[in-house]
Amino acid sequence: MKSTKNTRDAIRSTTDLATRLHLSRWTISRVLNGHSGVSEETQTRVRAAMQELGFQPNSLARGLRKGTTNIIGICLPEIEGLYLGQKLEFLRRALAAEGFHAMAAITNGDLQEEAQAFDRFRNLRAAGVVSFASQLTARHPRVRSITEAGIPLVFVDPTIRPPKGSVCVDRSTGMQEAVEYLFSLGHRHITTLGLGPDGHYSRDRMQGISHAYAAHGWEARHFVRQVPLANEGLSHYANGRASAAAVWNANFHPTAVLTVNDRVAIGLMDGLRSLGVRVPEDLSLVGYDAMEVGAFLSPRLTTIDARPDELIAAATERLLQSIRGEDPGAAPEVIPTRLLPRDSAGPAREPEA
Amino acid sequence: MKSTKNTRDAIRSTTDLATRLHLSRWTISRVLNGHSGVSEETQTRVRAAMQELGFQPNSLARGLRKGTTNIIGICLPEIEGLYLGQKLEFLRRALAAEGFHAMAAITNGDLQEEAQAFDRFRNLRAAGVVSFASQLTARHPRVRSITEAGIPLVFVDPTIRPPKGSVCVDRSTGMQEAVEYLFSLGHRHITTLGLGPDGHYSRDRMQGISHAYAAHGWEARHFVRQVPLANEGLSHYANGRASAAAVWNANFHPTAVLTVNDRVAIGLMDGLRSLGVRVPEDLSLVGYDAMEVGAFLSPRLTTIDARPDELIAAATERLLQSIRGEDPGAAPEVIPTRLLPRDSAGPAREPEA
DNA sequence: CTGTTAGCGCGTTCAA
DNA sequence: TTGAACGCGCTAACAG
Repeated sequence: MKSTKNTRDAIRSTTDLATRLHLSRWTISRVLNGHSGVSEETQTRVRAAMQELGFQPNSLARGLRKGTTNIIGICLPEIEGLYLGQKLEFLRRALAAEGFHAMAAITNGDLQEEAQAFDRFRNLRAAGVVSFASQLTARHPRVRSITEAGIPLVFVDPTIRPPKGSVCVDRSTGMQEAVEYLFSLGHRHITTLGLGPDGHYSRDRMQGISHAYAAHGWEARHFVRQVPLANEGLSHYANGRASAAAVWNANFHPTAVLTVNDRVAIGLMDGLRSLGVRVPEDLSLVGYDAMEVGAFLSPRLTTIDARPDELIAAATERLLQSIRGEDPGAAPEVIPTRLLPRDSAGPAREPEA
Repeated sequence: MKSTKNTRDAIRSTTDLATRLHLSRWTISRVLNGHSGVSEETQTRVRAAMQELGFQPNSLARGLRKGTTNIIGICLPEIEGLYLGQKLEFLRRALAAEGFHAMAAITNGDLQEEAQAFDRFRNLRAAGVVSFASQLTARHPRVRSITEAGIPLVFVDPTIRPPKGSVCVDRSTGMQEAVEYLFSLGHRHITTLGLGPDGHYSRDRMQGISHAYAAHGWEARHFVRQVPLANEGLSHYANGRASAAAVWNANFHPTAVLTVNDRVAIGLMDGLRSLGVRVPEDLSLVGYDAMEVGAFLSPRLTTIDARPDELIAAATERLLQSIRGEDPGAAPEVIPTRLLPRDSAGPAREPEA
């Protein structure tokens, strides 16, 4: 007695809908899956009824039977300060156009959390997975189980050496460009803030800096000093502020600073202000990420745009290709950054040799 | 031949695991669901094997059979500028402790998207739904279908009049407090930026302002002027900047401005700077949301903290109560805000009557 | 073009 | 304490 012919009853299954329309439930199923063998008229009738009654076939049963769902898993490390954040809408829209639904898991930048999210997406028979700033290597068991299950996987700007099928930011060239720009303003002695020797992100960026010096026949280590963030427990802003004294160091005379990101740069600007150091007259500052707020500060923050729109567009394209069974190729796709010259970087304090 | 006794075969189902352990699959099921009737020894043996083999029962089949999953649906309007963003981790952690998994849908602030997300969560037999800054009324068909399906639903700071089971920000009292603070600094003529007559948020805040004036026996409309945002197409920052001229209006002499949020306030500060208007000497500024960056500007932004931590803690508590079958009560829970006096609001330009 | 049968992996109910 | 039948809602394959 779970379904009756009563018109007012809720429609909960294809069976209900079928009896309601005086069809067999297999006909409904065929319409649902776009199979041939149903008359045009019946099709439109079924579709109209589905629309009108707001009927949606049970995703759980569907996924169980088909072995795949229309869910696309998105792994996000954090939700605030994510430079890709607002561009995610592009991904969502593109996926929706193909009938997929994006479901995000926030991993708090934790490797274990990310691995668990991968596992859940596999368990849910997701149609694909996109992981942002991933910490998982291709050899990680959870990554393997995703790929072994045949689920397309795209890494966007992974924090480790990019596994195959990644879309990456060209940090190296971006930094080289920034340093060239500083050279053109007469700078030579540069301090980096927050770019440690560890991690893929930092290494790539330090490499770009070295390249810039090398292109002029100089050795970077004679002109560049690395200052680590003051305290890992603090926020990026607070860390930037707390590092002002270390950056403005009497033993080393930088005329410019390259920071790990805009938040650190903004905090540093505040710290320098307290110290009476003027930006850019005394010290030039270059951020990274092109946060919107940077354009509304005084001075307006010179920064590097990591092109989140391009990154996400490329990732979307790759994912959809994989889902369609096309091979997007294993080589990581590298997206160039763009320098945004504004006011926080200016001519060097004094001409240098 | 879908499962063999071969030890090296992948374990994909309870049947596989059962044959592997020389048990019946119903015993596995009982362990999985914590039912009695399985010896301690067998239980530990099963659990150990599950751990070791990384076996997870198929969520789809489980949900299909039980009529509910361990997914908690989270509706988020946007991902950038969300003042609750970083506190979401608290929710995730609390849910995980109870065995639930948060899955977020980004709705882009769109009513249709939110309704669809509700529908998908219902279709997936989510164990609960939390919607942030919702635009859906309790009478919306998709909301009804969620509640009729018996799925606990909590609205956090809805943009409309709070449906039952909401957790809200006390905007009215918050604004009253802010205005009182401005009074204490000698201000009387205030301009609001971005607080229109439309919308629940704005109305509550305007009401709080009126209350503050009324408490002193004044009529707000004689002292308060509302300036709308310049252009809905722009970002909040850009809108704030573009509104500087309208705020600094020769026909009205505000000594203080209350903005709809910190982003608008930061943009406005920039616009005022271009106009040669000093903050706070010429004009005091109060933001809203307590974005972290506000504390690193010059001047440091005086703002109102909407207590996202408290909000989310309350929402989490309510959701878990509902899931446990307890009734958290229908009355909206109202969380007080907190004024953060910093440097962008100072004494009024000149003593006023 | 339409109806039938089988089974996806699991949990509940009843029997042993 | 353990085993077996049944069905959740759907789709693939096969009959008619």
